[in-house]
Amino acid sequence: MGERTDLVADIIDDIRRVFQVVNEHSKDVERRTGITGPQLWAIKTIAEGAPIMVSDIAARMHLHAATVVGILDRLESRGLARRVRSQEDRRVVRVELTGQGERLVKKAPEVAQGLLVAGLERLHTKNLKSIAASLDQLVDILGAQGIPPKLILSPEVNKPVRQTRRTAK
Amino acid sequence: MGERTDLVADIIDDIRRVFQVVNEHSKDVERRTGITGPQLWAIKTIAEGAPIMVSDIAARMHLHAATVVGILDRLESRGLARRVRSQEDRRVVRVELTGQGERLVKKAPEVAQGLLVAGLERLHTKNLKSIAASLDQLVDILGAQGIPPKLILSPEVNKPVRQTRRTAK
DNA sequence: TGGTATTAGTTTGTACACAAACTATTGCTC
DNA sequence: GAGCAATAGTTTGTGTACAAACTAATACCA
Repeated sequence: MGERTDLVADIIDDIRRVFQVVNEHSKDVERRTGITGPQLWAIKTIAEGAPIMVSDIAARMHLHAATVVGILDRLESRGLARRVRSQEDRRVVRVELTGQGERLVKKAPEVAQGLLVAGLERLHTKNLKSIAASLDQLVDILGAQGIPPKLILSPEVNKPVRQTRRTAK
Repeated sequence: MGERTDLVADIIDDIRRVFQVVNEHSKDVERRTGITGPQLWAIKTIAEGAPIMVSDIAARMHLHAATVVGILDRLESRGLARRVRSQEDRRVVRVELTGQGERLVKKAPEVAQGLLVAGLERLHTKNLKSIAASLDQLVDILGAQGIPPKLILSPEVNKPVRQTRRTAK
């Protein structure tokens, strides 16, 4: 039972390391740009889809709308983004970047994923396949099939799919 | 550039899925036990080391002491844990579980990792080796060598190692 | 057309998570 | 043994993150 247990422990440790590096990188971004990781992510999301609805930002970032409202408040108070109430449908708010916001997004570093992408692209195709297969197995184990995929990397395919919330009351 | 790009995107997606499943599981724990994932994790950490110092809890959970203080406040107000000021060194606070806390820890589900561990242990050794190798590559890419590993799974080896903090002032 | 359901966004309340500042205590040094 | 450094824990302030309740506007439908 020794070798197998060690392997399992190694795998868990590796996963935790990946988590931590992504978090560390986020703090690094904050030191370099003055805004936080989520804020930068939001700015990049806005830049890609402007003018974009609040709920679309939430969907693309896989966040709750209430969370996005807070992030937008802070971006707006820093003069990086701007909310514009739609005239056709007055429930809708469209978000766009200010000139300052656009300048920042141009010279800002990559979001956490960029780090991974850059590193992976340097590997051989054979390696990539093996890594992809391994992660697929992890995902299978976790029964994560129903989880919404995608993110920034694939601009299409980005539905919410998260209505499966119920209360325990 | 097509196939490689797709592979990279798949890998990133898988990583995000693993993140999400761990988070979902944490919410599931909350629905079933009434306490949050971090609180349950803290309780298990206390159960393993009681009576245990606040700073030791922080080290084992890789959290900031200030964060642990908040979690302990909530555990204490729910009658699950108890703070005892040490008599030998009056700076020290030792934390232990109440009877209710001990009952809860006995019948509580596994922390997020448990889910992964259980699934991995069902795989063949060959598979485990391949997954471990793939994750090692990811960790290499991220340059995560210096990151402190470990967690609950290996009771030994659990030093803080996080003094590399500096301000960006 | 009047009423109900749905949708978009916001507000409120709770829980992390961390840095920095602060208090109390202990250790160390001259 | 007085004074300063180090240590343990807490407090304060900021920023996520989400559920639930709420407001305003639009859509649907009988």
